[in-house]
Amino acid sequence: MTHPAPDNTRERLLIQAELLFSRKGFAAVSVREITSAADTNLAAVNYHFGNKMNLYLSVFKERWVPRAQEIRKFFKNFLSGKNHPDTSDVVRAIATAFLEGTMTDDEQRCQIGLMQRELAHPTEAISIVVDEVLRPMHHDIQKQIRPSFSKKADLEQLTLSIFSIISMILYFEFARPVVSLVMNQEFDSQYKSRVIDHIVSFTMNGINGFKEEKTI
Amino acid sequence: MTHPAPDNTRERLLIQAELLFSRKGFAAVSVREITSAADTNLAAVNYHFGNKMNLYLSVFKERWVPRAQEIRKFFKNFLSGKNHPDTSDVVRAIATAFLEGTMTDDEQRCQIGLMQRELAHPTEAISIVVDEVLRPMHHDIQKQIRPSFSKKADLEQLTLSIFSIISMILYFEFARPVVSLVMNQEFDSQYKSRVIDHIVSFTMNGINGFKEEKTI
DNA sequence: GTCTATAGCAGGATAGAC
DNA sequence: GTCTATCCTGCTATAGAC
Repeated sequence: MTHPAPDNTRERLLIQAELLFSRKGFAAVSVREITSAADTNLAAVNYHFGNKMNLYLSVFKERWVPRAQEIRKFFKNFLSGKNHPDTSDVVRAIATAFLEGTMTDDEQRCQIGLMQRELAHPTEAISIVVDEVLRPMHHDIQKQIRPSFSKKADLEQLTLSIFSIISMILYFEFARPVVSLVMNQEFDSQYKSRVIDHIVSFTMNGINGFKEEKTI
Repeated sequence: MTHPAPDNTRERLLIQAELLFSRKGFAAVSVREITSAADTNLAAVNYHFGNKMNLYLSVFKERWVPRAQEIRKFFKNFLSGKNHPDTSDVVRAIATAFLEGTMTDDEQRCQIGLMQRELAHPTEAISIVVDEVLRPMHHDIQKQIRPSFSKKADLEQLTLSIFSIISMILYFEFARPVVSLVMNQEFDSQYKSRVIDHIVSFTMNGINGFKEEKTI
């Protein structure tokens, strides 16, 4: 639609499919919708991808995973400046990489939306998501945080904590309209940085962190 | 299927519709699937509910909301024993009400699944969810926790913290298979109580809470 | 590689018998 | 209230012209 439409049909299909799948889910999007958004004909999906499900999987393989790698790279670069990053640096790096990385707002909503959908309703794509991105990222993060943790027995709790951070990132970005509804408050352009600050504070000190910090 | 099938067709439709919608989402479930699971005929949905979307909304009005009220009641009862519950009591009450309340495992997955789906892809039902449940619950929780918060300026952070707690509850229950995949570990029957403990600790002290508590 | 045309089927909804 | 039979739309997928 508002895209500068590359002349490659296959690429246009992937772009539009990603957008539509992330917004409505696999079942709610028709091939007709995709092909007409990509400004091509109905048969194009089957020619280039065989069938609808394979197009969906290709979206993950060819667009979602590469962008996730960018996020991972951003995360590493974000920390590379510091010699001995502490836990709060790492947490901020995660949240920032996801929410204020190299992506545009639309790309980011796409990325998080597809991930959230797969978590909520796994298809074959879930193994791609877990194997190529989630598990490696968990290892990256563990490596960075673990020095601050003494005992090996804490490993499970560290992992659960990483999941907690991810859950907040996914939730705040995706449930943004609902957060607005409940709080009776519009969220402006600074929403993301406020959310990042919240996630970092909450992760570092829990709900008690705010009282203390604010009264300093 | 495995249900003791009440003789009321309308009720059976609601039960099966809720199960299927929560598992696959609105678009992925067909009316035929619902009516055959409810062991009735294709026309029944249109006779009792007019159309498919209205059945979906009725699931929220007649099954989801009442159960959410039960959760709310459980939450209040859980706290009524204590005269001056502290924040950690309140957090445990929330997590326990959602994850170990009066519902069976299936009902609970249903409940959380439908909510997660609405958050991820709002339909008309989202206003029911927010107006009848989310916002009132937020007020309940705020009333309980706020005494520990001094300044009014902290109200927004308190609200965001409540959302953080909810995000973890939704995420850990719903993404359970993914958590297992990433951790390379099966989760037994104690999963829920471990998750509750994690959420309470994390909420109270953030990621740092574990180090301290464990070394005592 | 791109497109039109269409097969073949599953979907939601309805009419009307009982 | 319940059911069967059916309408018709929209779907995925394919065949075959260009």
